[in-house]
Amino acid sequence: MSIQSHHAPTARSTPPLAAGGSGFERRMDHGQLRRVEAREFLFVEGDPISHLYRIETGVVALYKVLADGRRQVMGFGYPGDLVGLGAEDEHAMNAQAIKPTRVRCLAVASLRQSAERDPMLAFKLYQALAHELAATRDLMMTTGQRSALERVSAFLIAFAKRNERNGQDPSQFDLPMTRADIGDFLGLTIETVSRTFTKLKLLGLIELPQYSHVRLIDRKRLGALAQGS
Amino acid sequence: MSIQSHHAPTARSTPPLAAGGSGFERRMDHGQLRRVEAREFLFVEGDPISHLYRIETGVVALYKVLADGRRQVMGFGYPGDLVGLGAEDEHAMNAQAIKPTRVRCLAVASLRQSAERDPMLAFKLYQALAHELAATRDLMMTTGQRSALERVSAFLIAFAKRNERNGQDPSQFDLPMTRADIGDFLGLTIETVSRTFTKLKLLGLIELPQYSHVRLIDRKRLGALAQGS
DNA sequence: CGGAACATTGACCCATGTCAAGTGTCGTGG
DNA sequence: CCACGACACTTGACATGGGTCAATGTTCCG
Repeated sequence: MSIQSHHAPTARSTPPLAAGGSGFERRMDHGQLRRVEAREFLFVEGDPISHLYRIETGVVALYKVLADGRRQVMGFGYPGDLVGLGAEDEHAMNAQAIKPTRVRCLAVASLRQSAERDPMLAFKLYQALAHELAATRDLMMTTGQRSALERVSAFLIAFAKRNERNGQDPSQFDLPMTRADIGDFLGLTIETVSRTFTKLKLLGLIELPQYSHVRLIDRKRLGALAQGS
Repeated sequence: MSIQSHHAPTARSTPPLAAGGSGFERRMDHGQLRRVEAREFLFVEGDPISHLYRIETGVVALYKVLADGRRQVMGFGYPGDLVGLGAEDEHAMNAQAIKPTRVRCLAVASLRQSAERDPMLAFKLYQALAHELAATRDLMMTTGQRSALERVSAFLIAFAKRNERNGQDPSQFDLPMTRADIGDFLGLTIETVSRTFTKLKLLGLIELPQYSHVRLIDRKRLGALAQGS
C-alpha cells in the first residue's frame, strides 16, 4: 500500500480543511497527465527522481529485485496514492503499471521550492511518508511473523478495507494483480498463494467466481485469521 | 537500523554545512538527557508521542508484537540515531533499551513549531524519515526473500558497515542484542540463528570467541552470501 | 480456433520450526 | 574465592509448512 493523499474520489462537498490549505491537491490536479500502459514502468531503480506522481486510475506495483531475480513487492499504488516520495536523488524501487494507468506528475524541483515557502505543504509530504513507513512496517510484521493463511487473509482484509474507505464494495472485488504479484508481496510462491485461496474457499470464507474476482463470505472470521487466531 | 542524524561521533572538524544550518543538531545537543536502564522502555505502543529522541549511548530495540506474542523487531537504535519520528499522535511501536542507554529528548510540539518557521529543519526531518523507510524496505527484502544463511550474513555485514561508518572496527565487534532479538529482527527462531552462526563458523567466515563477540574472517565471501550467491 | 499467459493441483522434498536436553556465562551471596 | 542459580546459547531429533517440479486446467485475445 502506498500513501493516500486524502483526495475524495467522489465529489468534494466540503471546502478544503485548514489542513488542506497548502493547495497541494489543487496543484496536483493541474499536474501533467501521463498514461502508462500495463507492464510499462513509471520509473525503475536507479532513475533520477524527477517527479512525484499521483495515481489517477489504474494500479502500479512497487518492487525491488535481487541480483538473482527474486522480487519483493513493497506495495501497490491505487488511485489517489502518491508514489515516488523519498529524499535520495535516485529511485530505490521500480514502479510498474499492472493495469493501464494514468498518473499526474509534479516536478520535485518545483515541489521542493514550494515546500520551502509553505510549511503546510512540507508537513503533508512528511505525513505521506510517515504513512508509507507505517504501511511498510505492517507488511513486515505480516511477512516476518505470519503463516501463509494469515498473510493471504490479511491481504484480502486490507483490500476490503481500502475499498470501504473509498466507498466501493468491501465484500466483493476484482484483484488487479496476478498471483505472482501477491506472492512476491507476501513472501510466498504462486503455488502457495493459490493453495491458500483454495483453502479459504474450502473453509467457506471466500468465493472465487473467477480468477481475479473475490467475494468475502465471512469477513469477520477472515479478519480473525488475519490477526492470527 | 534506524535513522542516523549525521552527527559526527568523532570531533567535528568542519563548520556546519549549508545543510546543517537549521541548528537541529545544536538543539538536540541541548535537549534534556534521559537515562533508560536495560529492559526499560523509552516508550510503548499506544503512548502519545511527546518527544523525539536521539540515542547518545546504548542501544534500543524497536518492535511490534502480535496479540499472541509473536514479535517483529523493526530495527535497532544506536548512538546518533533518531527514534520516535512519525506523524501519528500515538507510537506504533515499542522502544526498549537492550543496554543501559542515554537519550536526548526534544519535545515534538516545539520541534513542530520550529519546523514551521524553518524549512531546513523540516527537510531534515523528512530526510530522516525517508532514510528510515529505505532501511525498513531493505529489511523487508531480506526477511521476505532471503534464506537464513543470507539473512544472518546480511545482518553481520550491515553491522560491520555501520561500525565502519562510525570509525569503529568493522571486522570485530560485540553484538549488543540477544539471539532472540536477532531472530525476531530477521524472522527466524533463536535456534536457527544459533545454528546459522555455527554454520558460518564452520564455513570459516566468522569466529565467535564469546557469545556476543563476532570476528568476521572473510568479509568478502560473507558479503557475497548476504547478496545471495 | 489456437496459443500464450495465468492459475490450480499433486507428489515430493527440504529448510526451518518445535521440543527437549545439555553447556556456557555471569552475577550474587556465602 | 567458590558455589549456586538464572539466563542465554547450542545442539540434536523430529515434525511440518511451504517450496519445487511437473502436469493439467482456465481465460483471454488475436
